[in-house]
Amino acid sequence: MADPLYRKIAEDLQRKIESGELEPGQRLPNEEDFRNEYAAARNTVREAIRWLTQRGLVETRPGQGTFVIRRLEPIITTLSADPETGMAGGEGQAAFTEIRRQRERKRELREKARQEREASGEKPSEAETLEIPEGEPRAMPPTVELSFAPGYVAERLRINEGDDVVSRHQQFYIGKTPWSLQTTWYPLALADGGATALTRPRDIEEGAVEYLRKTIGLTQCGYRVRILVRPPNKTEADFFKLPDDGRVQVLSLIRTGYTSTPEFTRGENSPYPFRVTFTVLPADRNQFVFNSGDYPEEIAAPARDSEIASGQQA
Amino acid sequence: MADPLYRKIAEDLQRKIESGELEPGQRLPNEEDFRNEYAAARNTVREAIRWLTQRGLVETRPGQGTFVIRRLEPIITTLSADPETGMAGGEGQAAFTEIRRQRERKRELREKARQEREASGEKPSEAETLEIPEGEPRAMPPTVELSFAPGYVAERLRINEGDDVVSRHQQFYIGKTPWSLQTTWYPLALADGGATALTRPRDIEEGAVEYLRKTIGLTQCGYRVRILVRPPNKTEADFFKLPDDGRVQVLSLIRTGYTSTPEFTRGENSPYPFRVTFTVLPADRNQFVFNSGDYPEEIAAPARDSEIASGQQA
DNA sequence: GCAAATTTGTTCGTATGTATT
DNA sequence: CAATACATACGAACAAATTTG
Repeated sequence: MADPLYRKIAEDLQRKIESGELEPGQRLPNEEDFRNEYAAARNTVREAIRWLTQRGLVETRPGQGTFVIRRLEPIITTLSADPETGMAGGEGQAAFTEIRRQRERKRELREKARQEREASGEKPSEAETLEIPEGEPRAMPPTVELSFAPGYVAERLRINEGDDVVSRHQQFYIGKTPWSLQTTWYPLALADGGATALTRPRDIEEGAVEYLRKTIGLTQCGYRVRILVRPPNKTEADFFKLPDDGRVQVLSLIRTGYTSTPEFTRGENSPYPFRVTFTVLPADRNQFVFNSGDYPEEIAAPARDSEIASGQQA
Repeated sequence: MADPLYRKIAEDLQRKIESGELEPGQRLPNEEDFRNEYAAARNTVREAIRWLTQRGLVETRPGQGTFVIRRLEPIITTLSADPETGMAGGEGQAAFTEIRRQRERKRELREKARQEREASGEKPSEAETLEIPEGEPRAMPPTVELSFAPGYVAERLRINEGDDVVSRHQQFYIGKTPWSLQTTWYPLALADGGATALTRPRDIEEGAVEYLRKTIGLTQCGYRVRILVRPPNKTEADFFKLPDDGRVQVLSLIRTGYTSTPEFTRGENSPYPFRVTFTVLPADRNQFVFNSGDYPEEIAAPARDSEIASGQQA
């Protein structure tokens, strides 16, 4: 036990949290109580709480106290294209339908788990303590901006930095909970060439890909998605109401759409990019799925981190 | 300016880091220097440094000092199946070939950027400061364990908790840098049915999927991948040498393989799961890509977080 | 290889500020 | 407005890790 005092305190509390002795949402004793319980200075107690905060086990609220984190039920987005619509998850209204179905199913599972548990007299399972956000998924109206392509957009659209582009930005919510931020960039030439709805701040009901096919005959021949994790910027931290301590990162999706329609490949070899979408979601409550070949409809229950973790040993 | 003092200090340093005034790898003044520079107590300076640490901008090393973080060149794993081999990224030796190619290309790009920069006399670009780990990708020999299915495995293999399973665990490195941990679980029945290599602690050269097809006629009809982000457990933090402050999370991949070969669907409707793989990688140096349809061979340069971030505004 | 110097890490005590009930 | 609880800030001392001489 060469562990410093604050770590001993933290690990003691961690044990209590993970064993369920302290339940999600429950208030911990205040700093003065801990000072007595562990015979430590207040600063040392605060170090311990900070260590737990950093690992996402507790959160502190000024004037209220320290609380065991209530984890959020993850929202699962399917990234592979739906064979029927050709639309991938996160695109258009299809995503909303999927989320509604997920939430309904999870509420059922949770209720079932609760009943079984009460019958057997055990303590609540983890699945039961996950918080399901209230409300329906919805999209704010898009905002549209005509501007010049920044480097990271130009590179992906294979145009020159500073070329005319149109960007469509949209915010998504689940009830009152912010869910995702999304910005899609198109060369302005597409709008000039007849796809004028790209520059209107209104939803494109049939989806932009279908709209481009219909109006200017541009068909998407494929797409590529890049997935990465990074710290949120200030805009994102504000929008998602992420804690100030930088503990929650964001998942960033970069989706590039390609076409092989000759008019849009600039004489180069196709496939050529015609749009790029940046989507950002908080990493603590979103998961992705993608499928290949034949697979069952049903998706397994939410991955339980702690258990998987323990199976990770050599 | 209602900002507390430690935040003012932190934001001042953040500005210096992001402007390039303080370069990656550079040592910052020590705490005593900052104490004088900002007329603050040592603890207040330490709060500022802690704030920067949490956001991944600096790291502290006892006895040495505080340093601007050198970010790692991300390793990109393609998750969609290779149309030729049917193997998806992270599976078998194919992943290594891809990584070698990536690294070669990035070294070239970096060298090119450096020459252009020196010609123009500007300051180093971000791409140039990213650290490329030394050495070749390699796999440690697998370890094999015969055990009973834990709940989270049983659920995904649609067997009963406690049923006999074989788990194959493997560690991957790039040079001396730990890259990923992976555990794959199969029902032991597959090995009993003739696929005996599953229980041997040796690489299956042709890949397990091909091996199962060859030996017992089990074909994979599809698969599903789940992607999530979570804090590392102790095993993972040790293996990846992640900082003790919990700042770096891990990407967790859960890949379930399905078969429709009648002997292996237990009389139920196919597709039926026959294996599940858990892969864990540090989230600060790994990215995923997947493709659909026709897409260009070439992958765009690594996503530059900070720039994308600024494009995220409404 | 060891001792000294340097630098961050841990712990204590105390006072005051700010958010919430 | 008062009470409660966490947040910020100061000062001080000793411990542990690392580098330097």
